Amino acid sequence: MSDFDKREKGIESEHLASRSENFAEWYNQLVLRAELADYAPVRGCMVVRPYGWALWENIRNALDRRFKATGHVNAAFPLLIPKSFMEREKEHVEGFSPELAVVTIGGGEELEEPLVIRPTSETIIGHMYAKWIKSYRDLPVLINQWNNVVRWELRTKLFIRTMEFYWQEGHTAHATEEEAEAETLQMLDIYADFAENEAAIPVVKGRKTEKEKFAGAVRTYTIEGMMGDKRSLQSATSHSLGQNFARAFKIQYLDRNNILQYCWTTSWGLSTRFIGGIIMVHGDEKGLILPPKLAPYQVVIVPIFRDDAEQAKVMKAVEQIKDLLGEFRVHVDDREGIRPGFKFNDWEMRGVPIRIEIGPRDVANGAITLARRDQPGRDGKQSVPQNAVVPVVSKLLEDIHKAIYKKALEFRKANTHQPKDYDDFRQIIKSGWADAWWCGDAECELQIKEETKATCRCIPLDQPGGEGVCIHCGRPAKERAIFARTY
RNA sequence: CGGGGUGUAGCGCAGAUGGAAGCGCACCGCGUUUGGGACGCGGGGGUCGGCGGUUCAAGUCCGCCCACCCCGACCA
Repeated sequence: MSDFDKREKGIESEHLASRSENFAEWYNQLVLRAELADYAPVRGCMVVRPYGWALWENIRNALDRRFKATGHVNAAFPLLIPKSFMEREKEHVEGFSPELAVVTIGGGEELEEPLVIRPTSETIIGHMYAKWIKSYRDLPVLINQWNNVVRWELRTKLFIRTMEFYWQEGHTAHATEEEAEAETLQMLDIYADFAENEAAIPVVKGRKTEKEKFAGAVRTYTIEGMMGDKRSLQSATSHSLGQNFARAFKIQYLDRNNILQYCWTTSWGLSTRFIGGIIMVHGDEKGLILPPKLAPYQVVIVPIFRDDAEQAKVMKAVEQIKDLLGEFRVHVDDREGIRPGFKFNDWEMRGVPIRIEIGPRDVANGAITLARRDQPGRDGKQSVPQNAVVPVVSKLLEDIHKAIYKKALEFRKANTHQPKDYDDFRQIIKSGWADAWWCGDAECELQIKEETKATCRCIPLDQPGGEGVCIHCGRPAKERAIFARTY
């Protein structure tokens, strides 16, 4: 292996692969080295390690709070679903059949009816809703579940697309179409609010095309984010299911006039894929940059000392500072036998927003040295008096959130272009997003994909108005759409 | 499923023509170090992917199988 290859792969080197030169390799190494996840023995499956799971727990809490505040409750539906359930909704079965894992043997006996491991739970929840819902007085039903699902993916990537992944799936049933649509859009807003205000990831809210929508949905809405390599990531989706599943599973209620009606249902989900988004939006050459509100550790303290006497003094100050910062998630790196310089690099790689260094010099000055992750190296360091540490940390976490959000938004703006013609479009799509008038025709979309590898990521809800001509076929177009290469 | 590639220590790899299984990193111990990725000395660790064959002798040669990776196809 050449020296170049070694550098490229980050082998025998304390340095990560280069983000700017080899984004995909940088991503893989970072997930493994930051101990977010590891490969499982089964191809395409991952083990989420404690640091990654802590991040997921914070994501979960931030979302769950929002779900509860809007009247949703949590429940748990089973992992195994009768195979026949998957076959009741025509588009659903066509969409999911190729990626189902099926259990055919149980207790050593061939099963009379095979069971599928849920790829999503519309069917089993539809079945239960049919049992539970009788009257308009039972509506709406607003249930969410935090669980795992399995889809037999052929090409996988840690967090971004794994065969098994963790997510939440909300499933609601309503009396009217308007109410269901309002719910779908409300949840889309919640995802966007979460992405921007918790994860510091700017997103575009939009509608999916017929080709890209969820199998069985009437309409799919999405939030799309631009990753550091300018590709697009579908970061969460919210579906208006119309009466498709209600008809397939007989989810019916008697209305005020004693007339039997089908419900209108929705479903919406956000998965561990979002962690991949956080990595790819904020990370830099030195590693992760975790958004302060979701970071497992918001502050890491690195003690510095040479001998026992210094250690005693320094550790006393460390404990005091840790106590002062009780309202934050603080970790003291007391690993022995590792020098401070190594720890600095290690925690920068792992994306902790704020690092506090406390050594003999700081103790003597009644101060601490504070470094912000979004400004790596010595540039982001400042000395802070011990009695000012709480307000400074509090403000800095907020500042870092704003700074990384702004950086991500500016990056997206700088790499989103409005093509003047199709040649221009083809150039843009190679490295960025194209925002263009589009006719909405499925055949037109397919041709664009074949010619450029780009797909329609969404038709943004926020439209400029007016009309133009389709960037590809030249026919009249009423809406603008985002086209990009995607994960 | 098509095309290509790789299986040797936890990870990354070397082992021409068959002849005592090695290197770097990681790990353990001791010592010196510690404010931006430390060093010395000592040590532990192997079904050489599996099965079969050729041979006095196989990591190395032959056959079959298995697994994984990359590129396509596919990916609500």
